[in-house]
Amino acid sequence: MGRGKIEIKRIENPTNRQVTYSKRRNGIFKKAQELTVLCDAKVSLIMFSNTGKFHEYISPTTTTKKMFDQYQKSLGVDLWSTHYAKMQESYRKLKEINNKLRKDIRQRMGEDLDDLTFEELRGLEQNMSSSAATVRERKFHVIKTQTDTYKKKETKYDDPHYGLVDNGDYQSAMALANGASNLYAFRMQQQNLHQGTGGYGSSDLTLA
Amino acid sequence: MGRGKIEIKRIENPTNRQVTYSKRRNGIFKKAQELTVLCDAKVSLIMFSNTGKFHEYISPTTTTKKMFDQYQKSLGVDLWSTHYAKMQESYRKLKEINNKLRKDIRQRMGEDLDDLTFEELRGLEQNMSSSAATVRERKFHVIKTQTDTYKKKETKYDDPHYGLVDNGDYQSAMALANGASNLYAFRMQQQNLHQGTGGYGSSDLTLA
DNA sequence: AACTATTTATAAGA
DNA sequence: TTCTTATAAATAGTT
Repeated sequence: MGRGKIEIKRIENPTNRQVTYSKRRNGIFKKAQELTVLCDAKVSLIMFSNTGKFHEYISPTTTTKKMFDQYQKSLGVDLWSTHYAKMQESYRKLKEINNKLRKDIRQRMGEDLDDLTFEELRGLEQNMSSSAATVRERKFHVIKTQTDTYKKKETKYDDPHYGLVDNGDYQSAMALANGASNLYAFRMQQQNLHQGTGGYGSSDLTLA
Repeated sequence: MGRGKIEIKRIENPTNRQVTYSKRRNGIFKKAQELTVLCDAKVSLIMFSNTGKFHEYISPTTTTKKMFDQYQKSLGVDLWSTHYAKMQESYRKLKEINNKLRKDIRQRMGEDLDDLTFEELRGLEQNMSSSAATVRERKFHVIKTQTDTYKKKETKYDDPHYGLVDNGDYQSAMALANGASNLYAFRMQQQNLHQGTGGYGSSDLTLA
């Protein structure tokens, strides 16, 4: 219906496409409005152009929300609450696992042991001891590697003081290796973890 | 556009109204489809006749739910999608914490230690050792309590065999206390944990 | 459901 | 964007 007949296929020229979109959008809105009045119907018309611009027509006798509610009723589906429920369930399960993980960690820190049977305690202790041995080995590996690097640098720069400042004191590092109380680094890690925890425990979602 | 011009007002004759509704409905659906193709747009068209009959057109490139989501986003209204997004974010954070907890446990089992500095390893080892001591103490406490109970029952029933069957063998229990390899109970716990893990890692929610 | 005279929408151009 | 206008498309009234 114009100067020439057109094929119904995507208009490649963006300007043309935009112009046509604008004209036909007005056309279809007018049709929707006429249908509403002539036939006493309810119409919801929502469109997004390919550039993401949004336009809508809604019959004056209703609202978009009502239309979608009615839409769902007609199809017998409840799109959103289904999604909601699924996500809720996943969230709940994830939290449950989370709690198990926390409990496991607490037990590995010597807390919350009252529920464990003798067998479980025995297994836990054994696992912790052998794991501690692994950590110890790794620790020695790391300090050895550090020392090697330090020695190399010391040789390279031929200035022990320079090396000391940059790489720390190997003697005192070795002294620390089996020393008393410097849990600082590790405790920081734990603390961060618990901060995260508090944040979640309290922001439990309620579903409208 | 017909044999005569009509006023845009409610058609009072129900038959006429129904016929016009049917004709114009086809017309507007065709327009919607053409707009979709020509302009690469997304269109949602939902209508209810005055008799409650439902019809819809939706662009093939989208879904009604997506359109409604986008609609709400465009208007910045909060019917439920904002809430949904919040939940999504909470879910994401919870998963993140979960991963941290897992890593912590892995490290407490002597795995995944490569990223740790010497200081962290030192702290971890120390924590694990002292925690292991706590577990060991608890273990001895439990076995002692068990033994006391056993002794009481033995006295009460005055029948050692009965007591043995019900409460286990104290001698062998004590033998096990520092014994070799019976991590069964603890490993079961870990296994369950990991099953849960797999279930969640793979069912990552994608929102349609 | 077809038909068709008319009205309406719109493609192309300005 | 908006207006113009030749032409295509939609449809009101009829059969």
